[in-house]
Amino acid sequence: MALQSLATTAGSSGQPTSQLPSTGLTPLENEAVDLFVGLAQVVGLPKSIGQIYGLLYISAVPLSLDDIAERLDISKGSASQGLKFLRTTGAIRLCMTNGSRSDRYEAETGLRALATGFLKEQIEPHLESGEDRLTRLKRLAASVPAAERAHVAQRVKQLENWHRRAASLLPLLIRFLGK
Amino acid sequence: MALQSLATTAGSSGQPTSQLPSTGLTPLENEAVDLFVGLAQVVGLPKSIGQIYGLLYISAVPLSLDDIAERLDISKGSASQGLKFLRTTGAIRLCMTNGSRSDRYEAETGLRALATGFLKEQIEPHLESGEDRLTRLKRLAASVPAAERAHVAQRVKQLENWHRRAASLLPLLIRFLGK
DNA sequence: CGAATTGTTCATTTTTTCTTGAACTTTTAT
DNA sequence: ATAAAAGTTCAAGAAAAAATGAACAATTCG
Repeated sequence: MALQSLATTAGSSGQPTSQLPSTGLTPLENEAVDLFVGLAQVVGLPKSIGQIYGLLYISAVPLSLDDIAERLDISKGSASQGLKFLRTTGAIRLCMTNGSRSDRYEAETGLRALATGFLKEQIEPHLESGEDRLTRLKRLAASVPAAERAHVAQRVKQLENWHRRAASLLPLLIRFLGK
Repeated sequence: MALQSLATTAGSSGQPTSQLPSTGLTPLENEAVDLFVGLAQVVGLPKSIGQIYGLLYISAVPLSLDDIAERLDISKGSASQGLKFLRTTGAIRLCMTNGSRSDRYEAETGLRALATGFLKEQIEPHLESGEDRLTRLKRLAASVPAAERAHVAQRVKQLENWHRRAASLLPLLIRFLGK
């Protein structure tokens, strides 16, 4: 809440008042950040992205790039890239802010939005390229020695099966997470 | 070794005519291996594991550790570790083989078995540790300044929600893939 | 037994991925 | 306009992950 007014008066006395230590994290923030760092690792994203999202997730107020870099003690470069990723993925949103010079972000917390962004960005492309691969595989399978032909045909068919299922799973997943 | 005796007819003409070139991969095998390497990367497993599984998946006959290392041109160390992982994960099985001195493996191709092994080994542990993290977070949330209390409480509740859903998703997933 | 073959382990090296920081561009305030 | 602040980019460095290979252990055959 007490965010805007700070900017104009902050010039001289420089004491970080109570709730927003200008540097370092509170124990609660730390725990939240750790939790999301773990989650990031599970889904194969860099640590810094987990940190940033975790901090935004638990923060009661929107934070700027500089806030984030400073509190997490990461470089502006990392913060910028991380925020970009989270933005394009739909995991955070820029919030209109009145009176501040910097952009401020807040976490998007709808599980559906998060999952959709992630699946669309990280999984779907692979499913598509998988399709090409399957086509090529099928072509190669045609000219295989007779002894193996039946076996290979079976495997290729199975792969097509898997692919179909995976493709149909995506929307189901989103629906499940969406309710 | 077994492969060499098969190769007795292949000596003369320029091409490796036999179906099991003792080294290198056929185009089909190559394509299959690539496909699974891609898949491995999607789910965050090392390339070598994708290679090994891919080769076993497409192979009409069970292969030994040495076969695999040689044909994929990877070290025995990698092959051993990769096979171990695939074994404990249930993605391949050791097949009883009469007459050969070495262990031979074949791919487990039931999607359900594969997915179960993967989820149980790679996801479940994180869900469990997530539980601990949530507990700690809840504890810390209790002693937060009044101004933020409501917000933090909401977020923690939401996280519990997510966790519950993720946990209930696992069996559903397995069921979906199992049919 | 003991020689040969097969398989594992793990310290080291290689490869890949992430982060940094400084130069650069864009935006805002005066 | 121009100075300061905010944000981006990317080459280079740091860190993390994976592969190697050689020493070791286990098994099999004679």
